[in-house]
Amino acid sequence: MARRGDTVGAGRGGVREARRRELIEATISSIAKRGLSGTTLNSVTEEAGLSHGTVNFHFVSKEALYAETLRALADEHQVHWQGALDQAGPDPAERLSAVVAADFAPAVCSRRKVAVWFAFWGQARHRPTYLAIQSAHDDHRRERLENLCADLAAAGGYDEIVPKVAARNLEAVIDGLWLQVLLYPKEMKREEALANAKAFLASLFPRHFEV
Amino acid sequence: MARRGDTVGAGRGGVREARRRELIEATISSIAKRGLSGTTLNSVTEEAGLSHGTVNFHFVSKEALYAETLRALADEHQVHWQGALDQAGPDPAERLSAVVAADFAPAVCSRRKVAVWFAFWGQARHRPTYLAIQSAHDDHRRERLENLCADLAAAGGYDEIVPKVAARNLEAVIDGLWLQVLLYPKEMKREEALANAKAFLASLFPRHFEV
DNA sequence: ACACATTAACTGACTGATCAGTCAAATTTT
DNA sequence: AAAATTTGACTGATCAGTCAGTTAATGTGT
Repeated sequence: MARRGDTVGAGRGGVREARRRELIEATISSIAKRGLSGTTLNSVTEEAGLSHGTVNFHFVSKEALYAETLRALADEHQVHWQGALDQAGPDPAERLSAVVAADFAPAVCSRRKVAVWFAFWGQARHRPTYLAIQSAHDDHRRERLENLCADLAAAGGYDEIVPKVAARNLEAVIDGLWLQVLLYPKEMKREEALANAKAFLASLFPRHFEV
Repeated sequence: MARRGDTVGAGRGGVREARRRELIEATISSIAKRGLSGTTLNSVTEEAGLSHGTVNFHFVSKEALYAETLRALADEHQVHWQGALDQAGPDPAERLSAVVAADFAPAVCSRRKVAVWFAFWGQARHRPTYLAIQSAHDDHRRERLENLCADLAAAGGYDEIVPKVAARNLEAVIDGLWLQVLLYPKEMKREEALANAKAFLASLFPRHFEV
């Protein structure tokens, strides 16, 4: 369990933001451990080593804390795959491969994180705030994936590929493999999930990915 | 809102079981409308047109009602795709196509039902009961899908196909497309999701499915 | 440097609301 | 009339949010 001083640092300016991060991390841990409906302000503050009242000092409400938690998760994910894309070369196949690999990296595809994604997906329909955050994240990503698929299809002469369909199926495979990692960690480990996703790319673009 | 008499029928023998079905259906409706954490015994009984106490007469607890709801959902799904498989011909490609089509049929792929699936997936990790029900359902299905993929790969001369990988990716694509149907019903309607899933089959087995 | 004032951050007991489960009584069915 | 089913008020527990009071950090005057 995290203790108070961990991220407080010199304690001058960034205390407020640091404490907010702590609470968000504690929220992720609590949701991962107990699920959304098992998470309470007490479970979060216990995880953070803080007192109940602190949450309402740093966040206007429990729902606001949850929304910011989802936003932090989405931002982290976005930075992660975007960074992988920036580091990849210009080759469309390499770039697609980099994005997929990023999605199954330990920092992103841990059961802890995936559990939180699914917790929010189970509620997104009923919380416009969650849906808005999720939409913004997905829209951007969908566009990039579609462009990557279009680039590779054009460069590789895959006339039969419809980029929009390919991109949505790629996203679907990734989300679906995340679910298998979450529910059946024994049968579907991260590395195997990545291999499965690569196999999907190979079936789409057989001349550019090993089977 | 459902009214009492709807499914009570002659009211002699099967009243008890009929009332249980009503409560399960009401639970599905409530979870679909309000999410798992927004669902209470009151929201369920209001949906069913019954009183609070009835739930604990027919089910030992709220959790038991939820577990039976998941079981009913899983059973219904299983009967549905198994039935489609039974009606399909002997051709492996046709059989695969039938299973996929069944997964995107209105009775199964409604937002109402999909919302409940995701609600339970978000909690499965923390409720051994949910996980056990889900596991039994998935194990059986996974085995059948794997056999179908193996049959088609052998019959169609797809040496590069690994049935286990193909089956898990197929399941992943289906679950992932369900998520898109749930979150973005405007952009991903049932029919389009089915077309996407068929496109996935076509990329796996290009000589047996139209692109 | 030092004492003191002002602000920021935090605490935890308290409140009203809501929840799941109970149960004696009412109602309906056999 | 006997049994099965349903009702809804009640209970104890738990929850999110509040707030008066405490502690720590910063600023200010001398």
